[in-house]
Amino acid sequence: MANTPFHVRSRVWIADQKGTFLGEGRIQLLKAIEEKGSITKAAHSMNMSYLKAWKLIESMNNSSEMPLVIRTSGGKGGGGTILTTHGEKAIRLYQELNMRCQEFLKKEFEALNKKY
Amino acid sequence: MANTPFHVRSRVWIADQKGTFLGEGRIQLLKAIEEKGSITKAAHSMNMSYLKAWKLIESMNNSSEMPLVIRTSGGKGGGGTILTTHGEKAIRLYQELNMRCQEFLKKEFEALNKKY
DNA sequence: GGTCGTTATATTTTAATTAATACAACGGTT
DNA sequence: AACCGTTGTATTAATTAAAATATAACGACC
Repeated sequence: MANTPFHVRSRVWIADQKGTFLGEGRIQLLKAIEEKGSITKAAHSMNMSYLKAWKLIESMNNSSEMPLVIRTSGGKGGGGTILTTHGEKAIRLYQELNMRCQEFLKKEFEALNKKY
Repeated sequence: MANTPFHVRSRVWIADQKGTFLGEGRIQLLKAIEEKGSITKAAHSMNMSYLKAWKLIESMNNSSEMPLVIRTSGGKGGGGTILTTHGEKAIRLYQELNMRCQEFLKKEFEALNKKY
């Protein structure tokens, strides 16, 4: 069974009792916000509706003691939202965990293919 | 950051170019078929429509050189479907891979929590 | 050849999700 | 106080997914 046309894929997410806290889509959104400086622009850049992005952020901030982003409406340029250091750390930790998981699965899957 | 209310969750699946071949739902379906001896009963036992179950099985058998199940319609008792040895092996291998992934992630997540 | 419970398939109906639209609130800046 | 682009929120429309329904085909068995 060595050399199959198959590959292994995975999704990992962090959750609490209420549901998911951080997942691949949420991390991607956080990174877009970090880059663009606003929810509106971030959502648009990744073809997501503002409403969906807003709900995701609301959920994340509610699940965390310290907010991941801070939002301001009104003011210079109309407002915007920026990541907290806590938000930046969340991105790094998730991505490291996710990358390690993918590497682990790749090795395990190749080992299975050789074995059988 | 040690002791958070969070935990890590994951889904792993095997895919080819056409899409997913084996995932958690498909494995659960295979196991139900193994137990019940028919698609109809298996689907019903897991609150899945016969149509959805049939499509999943069709997809799996199409992605695999050797079929995972063999189906017979008509005959004694109306027919039924049973797993091939290849299908039985697929269940075992997926579940082992999935279990190892979950153990790995649990350890990694705990390590992250201690570290930060 | 009639019966059985299953597989196979198409069609319709319903539910759920997502997208689109509209507009109020905000508050520094000019 | 008017302006700006954003956040916040509600409502409606559109799309997609899922479920329900119906029916034909199958073939060993009696």
